[in-house]
Amino acid sequence: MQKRAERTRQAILMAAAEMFEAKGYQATSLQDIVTGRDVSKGAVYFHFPSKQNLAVAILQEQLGRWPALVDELRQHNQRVIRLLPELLWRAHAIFHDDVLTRASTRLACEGDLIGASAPHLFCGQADVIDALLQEAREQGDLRPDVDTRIVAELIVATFAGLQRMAVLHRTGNADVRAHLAEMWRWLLPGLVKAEHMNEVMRGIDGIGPMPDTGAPRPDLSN
Amino acid sequence: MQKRAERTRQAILMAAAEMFEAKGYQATSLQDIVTGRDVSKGAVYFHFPSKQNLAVAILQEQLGRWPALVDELRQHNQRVIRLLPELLWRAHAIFHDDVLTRASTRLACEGDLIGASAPHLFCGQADVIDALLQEAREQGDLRPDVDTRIVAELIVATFAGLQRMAVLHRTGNADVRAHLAEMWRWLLPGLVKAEHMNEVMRGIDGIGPMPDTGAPRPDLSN
Amino acid sequence: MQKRAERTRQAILMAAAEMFEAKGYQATSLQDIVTGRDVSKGAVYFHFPSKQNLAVAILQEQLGRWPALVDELRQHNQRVIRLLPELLWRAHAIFHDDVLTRASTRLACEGDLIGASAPHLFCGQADVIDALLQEAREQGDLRPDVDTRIVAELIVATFAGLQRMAVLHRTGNADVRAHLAEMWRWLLPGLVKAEHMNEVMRGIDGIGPMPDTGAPRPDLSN
Amino acid sequence: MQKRAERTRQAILMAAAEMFEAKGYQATSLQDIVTGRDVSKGAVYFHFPSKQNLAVAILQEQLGRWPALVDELRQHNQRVIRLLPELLWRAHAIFHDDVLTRASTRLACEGDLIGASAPHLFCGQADVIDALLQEAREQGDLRPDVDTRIVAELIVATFAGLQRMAVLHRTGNADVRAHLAEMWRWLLPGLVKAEHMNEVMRGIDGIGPMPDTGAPRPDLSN
DNA sequence: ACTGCCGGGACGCCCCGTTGGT
DNA sequence: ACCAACGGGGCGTCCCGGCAGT
Repeated sequence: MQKRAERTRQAILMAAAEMFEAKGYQATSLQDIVTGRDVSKGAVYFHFPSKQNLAVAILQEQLGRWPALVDELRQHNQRVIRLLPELLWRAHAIFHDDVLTRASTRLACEGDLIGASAPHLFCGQADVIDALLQEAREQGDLRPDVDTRIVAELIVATFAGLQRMAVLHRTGNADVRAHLAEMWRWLLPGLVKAEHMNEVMRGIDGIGPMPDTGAPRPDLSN
Repeated sequence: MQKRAERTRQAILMAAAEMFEAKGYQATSLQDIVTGRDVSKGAVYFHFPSKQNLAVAILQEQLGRWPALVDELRQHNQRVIRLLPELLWRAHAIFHDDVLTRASTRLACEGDLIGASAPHLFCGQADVIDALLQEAREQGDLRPDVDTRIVAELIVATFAGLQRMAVLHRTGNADVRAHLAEMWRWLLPGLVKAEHMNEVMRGIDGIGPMPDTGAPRPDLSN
Repeated sequence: MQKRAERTRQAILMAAAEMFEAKGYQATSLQDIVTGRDVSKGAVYFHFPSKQNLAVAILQEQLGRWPALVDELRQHNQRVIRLLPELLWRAHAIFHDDVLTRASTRLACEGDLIGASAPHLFCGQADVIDALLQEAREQGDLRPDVDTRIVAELIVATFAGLQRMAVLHRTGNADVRAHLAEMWRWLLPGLVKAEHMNEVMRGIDGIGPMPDTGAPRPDLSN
Repeated sequence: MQKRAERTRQAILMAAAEMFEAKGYQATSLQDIVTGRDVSKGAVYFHFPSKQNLAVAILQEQLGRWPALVDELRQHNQRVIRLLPELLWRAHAIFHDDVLTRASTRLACEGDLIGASAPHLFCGQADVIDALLQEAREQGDLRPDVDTRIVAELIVATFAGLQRMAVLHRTGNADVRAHLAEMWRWLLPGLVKAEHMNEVMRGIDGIGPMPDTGAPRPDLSN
């Protein structure tokens, strides 16, 4: 009976994700989650003590997927700096296909409503990207004046903001891809040492040719 | 008693903004809004037909502030490209000081919950920035290959994402300023024609000190 | 608008008493209270913050009635010892006619379910009777070895037990009257000094002639 | 595995009695009964078809104990009139020590919630006492004007009321013993023929010490 | 004219008593 | 003996209309 339980648990999780994504945490009622699907409120209560617990479970599931995704991508990219755009590309593709991912992005935005036990998804994502940037620095690809933490958080915030806006304005996913490409187009030259740009960028899909800024990076350090 | 009525209306709006910012639209009850302040539920329903209407009013109020802000900044910058970073800087400062601004950012994120009548705040902001970018292009400052709409939306999304993350993680505002600086650091070189960079950037920090910020402004003149 | 509110409050109290008497505190749902009567759950919520509060209000109302009842009876009996049987007689008659009284007796039995804020109705009744017995002692009618507190509690317990049994077994009220009469028949000789029995008992309705026990009271003091 | 089954059944019965006594029938959930003890809800439903059935089983178990108790006491008392005070004394001692007894007293009070199949414990107890009183009459000890049924019910009601009050007010058991003594003090002279009082009362305390009571027994020998 | 008391349904979450598959 | 699942409410309370006061 373990099998059936696990299947039910997943079904509940998916149903909840669907509604959370569509209506947010607060506006989603347990009734919304169960009606129209063959899950009962009793089953939900059995697997998850509370609605909050449901949201937390979704967030944690999603939190666990990022390291796995990085590991997978690492097998195809020895230079981590080339892995980064690919990571967000894949993340966006997953966002497009997977309800749970979309739901967790929204839930992460509403984390304060869920409670203290809600994991900080954005924090976790920033941690992953920060680590990758530091690795890239060790590999000698990063410009020396880059604050990896700030950049990582900036990327996460931009990504989250883009996803939310896309949903709000019902724009297609092609748009988000365009925005991401635009971001990388400007961001990468600021991250990667000028002498490595060419070899790093070679063959990265979807971003297109880098513009030749010519001018040096502006120094914004106060 | 027109005077008193207007004051009451504003008080209600502020009270609502406070709670909407803290708990979001759905989780905020009218009880939350009236308790602790000398407003009665009857007064709320006299001035606003519904809770949804309250949120819409807050969003519209905020929507109206952007053109005014742009107009004000335009008086100090003849080159609109120099106006842009200042705009977000000010927007962030306002975000820090004004409840209504913070509330409307959150409400804009939850726009789908409020209903179809909720104005698209992010759209409006993107419109403003898009217009400014096109104006910059007419002034000959913009690189020819820049898609102003995409960039405008990218900026808005990043800004919104940063604000939300700052609230979620309780980071101080200094952080958000660092993120914004980083964004401009890579964005501006990509937007402005290389040959104009120097003159565009010169003295961009001379507009005036940010309110309420102890730290010195980053030096954008490179 | 005060009038309507008070009327509504009383209607709610009566409706609640009716159900509490029939099904007890726990088994009575707010739905039970409102259905079939023209009270809405909103009205209940307005007047009483919670179901517990409802029960407490009923108990307190009843608690306040005993002193008034005693005062009334005092006007017809200068010897308080003669007042006592009359008191329970009236209490039983009220129990028969008044829903609120019947309900509060049941609620008092289930006081632990209601919570700590539930007043101890039985305690209050015992207090009243205890005070009367002490007064009777001061009037020289009581045997010297009577522990007024114990006797008072015994009377209250017997009264409550009889009422509950009558309800449980659907026996008519005539039965309870018979039980009460029997109780006084045996109890009074134990309370009143032998030399006052005749004058005290003269004309007390419903109890009938005292049996002549002849034998002295057994000494049960360990 | 008959042995294990019987042990489990008893464990469930005890667990249920514990909770029924503490919270009453309605307020006790099966979860309450199961948690903290090594019984599963499945086990409960294996042995008992329903929660109602559990309560009925407890009441019936208790109902069966009274005849056995009477039989036991009969071996030490040839005059049944001397047996009566001893019976309640023992009943109270058992009430003090045995959860099931305490639970069944409470359940009997809430009999209407359990359903029609709930045995009338108070009725049964009254039957037993009524029979004893009639036997005493046949033995020539009872006054001729005593209505045995009324007296029996009066005793049962008083006993039940005292037990409930003791629990509600958290008074010690010594108190209940004092109340019971008081009751017999006035009841016995009313029941027993005056000319037999002395011999009936003599040595009534010789039956044996009460279990678990530090205080000495009251001296019932006039 | 405007405020506020009072009342009205409608769910939301929790959880409860209970039954199938093993 | 039991894990898993099932619907069905319970209480709290929420968002909102009508009148009655001022």
